Amino acid sequence: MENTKDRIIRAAIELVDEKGYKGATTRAIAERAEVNEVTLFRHFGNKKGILDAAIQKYSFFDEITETMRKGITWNLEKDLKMLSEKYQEIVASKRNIILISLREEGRFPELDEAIQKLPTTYRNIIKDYFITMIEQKKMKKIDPEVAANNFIYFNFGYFFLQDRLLEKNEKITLNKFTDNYLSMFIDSLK
Amino acid sequence: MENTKDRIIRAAIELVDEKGYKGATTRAIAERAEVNEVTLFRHFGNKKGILDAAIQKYSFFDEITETMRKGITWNLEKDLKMLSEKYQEIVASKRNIILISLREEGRFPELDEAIQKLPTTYRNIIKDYFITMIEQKKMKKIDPEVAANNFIYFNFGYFFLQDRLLEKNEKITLNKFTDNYLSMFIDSLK
DNA sequence: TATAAATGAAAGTAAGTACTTGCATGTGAA
DNA sequence: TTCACATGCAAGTACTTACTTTCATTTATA
Repeated sequence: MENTKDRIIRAAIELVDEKGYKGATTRAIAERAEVNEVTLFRHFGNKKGILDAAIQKYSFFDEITETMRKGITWNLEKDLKMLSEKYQEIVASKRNIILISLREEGRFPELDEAIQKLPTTYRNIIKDYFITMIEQKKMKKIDPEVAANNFIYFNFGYFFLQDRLLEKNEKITLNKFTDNYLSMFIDSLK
Repeated sequence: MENTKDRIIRAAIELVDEKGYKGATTRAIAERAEVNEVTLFRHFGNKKGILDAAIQKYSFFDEITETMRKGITWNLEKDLKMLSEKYQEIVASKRNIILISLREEGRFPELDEAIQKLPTTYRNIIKDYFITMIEQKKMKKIDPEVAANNFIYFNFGYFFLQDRLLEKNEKITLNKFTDNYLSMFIDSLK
C-alpha cells in the first residue's frame, strides 16, 4: 500500500499540475493526501521540499533511453516506430512532471536540466541511428541531424498538441499516429 | 506614446509570463508599468480584469489566417514555406499570450478557446490546400488530413522546442528551418 | 484661467498561506 | 507491557497580497 510520503508526493504533483506551484496550497495537498497538514512539514521541511522529493523520484530518463538503443534492429520502419513509441511512452508516463517543468520554469533547476536533457539525448540516439543507416545504405542520404530534429519536432508536436490543444473529438490515438502519421515520415526517408 | 492602460497591460503580460498568474503581484505589475498600484484597480477593477483586457487586446488570430489563404499561389514548395513562415510569425508575435494560455489553462476560458482555435483553423487551411493540390495532381496522393496534421505537429514542435527546450547553441534559425528542415517534409509530398 | 479627469501617496483591511508549537492518540516492536 | 515513533488536532504567528479609502497633486481641456 502507498505510504504517507508517497501519498503526499502524488497529491503534490497532481495539484501543482492542476493549479501551478503557487496555487497548490499545503492545505490542499494535505487534504488530497488525506493527512494532516503538519505531516507535510514533518516529512519534507517545507513546501519546496515536497516537490524536490517528487522530482527526485520521478525524473529518471536515462534508463529508458538505454532501452531504446538496445531495441534497435536496423530495420528502418520497425525501428523508427519503436523509437517513437518509446518516446511517447516516456512523455506519457512523465506527463505531469514534464508539464510542471514547462510551467514552473526556473523554480526547479534540477528538473529543468533533466527535462532539457530528454530531447537532446533522444536527438543524439536518432542521429547516430541515421548515420549508421545511411552508411549501410538502408535509407536515403540526407543530413542526419536535420532528419533527427525533424523526427523530434514531429513526435513532440504530436504529444503536446494531443495533450493540450486538441478537442476530444479531434484526438488521434497512438496507434493511428504510429500507423498512419509516422509512416508518412518514414516513407520520406526510404 | 504608450498610455497608462497599455503600459499596465504590457507589464501584466510580461510578469504573468515570467512568474505565472499568482506570482505576478499587483504591486510588481504597477512597478513595472511605472504607475501607482491604485491605478490598476481604477482602470481594471481587479487583477483578473487586467488580464482579461490583455487577452481581448492580443488574441486575434482570424485576420492573420485570412492572409494565409490569400497568399496561396498553388506552387507546393512556395506555398508550404509561406504557410509555415506565417504560422511561425503568428506564434512568435503572440508567444507570451500562447504560453500564458498553456500555463494558466482554465483560468481564462476565452483565451483557451482562442488558442485552441489556432491549430484547428490552421489544420483546415492546410487540409483544404492539400485536397485541391491532389485534385490538380500537383502532389502525391496521400491522406490530406494526415499530411495536414503532420505539418502542424512539425511546425508546432519546432516552435515549442526552439522556444523552451533547447539550449542556445542548439537553436536553429527560422531561415535554416525553412530551407533545410521544411524542405525534407515538402519533398515527401512531391 | 477655470474645471474636470487622471494619477500619486499613504495608510489600512481582510483574507489567505507557509510554517510552528504543544499535546493527545494510536501502533508496531522489543 | 513499554517505549519509540508516526500522525492527528487545535491554535497561533508572521507575512504577503488583493483591494479600499481619503486626500493631495498633476495634467488636459474648454
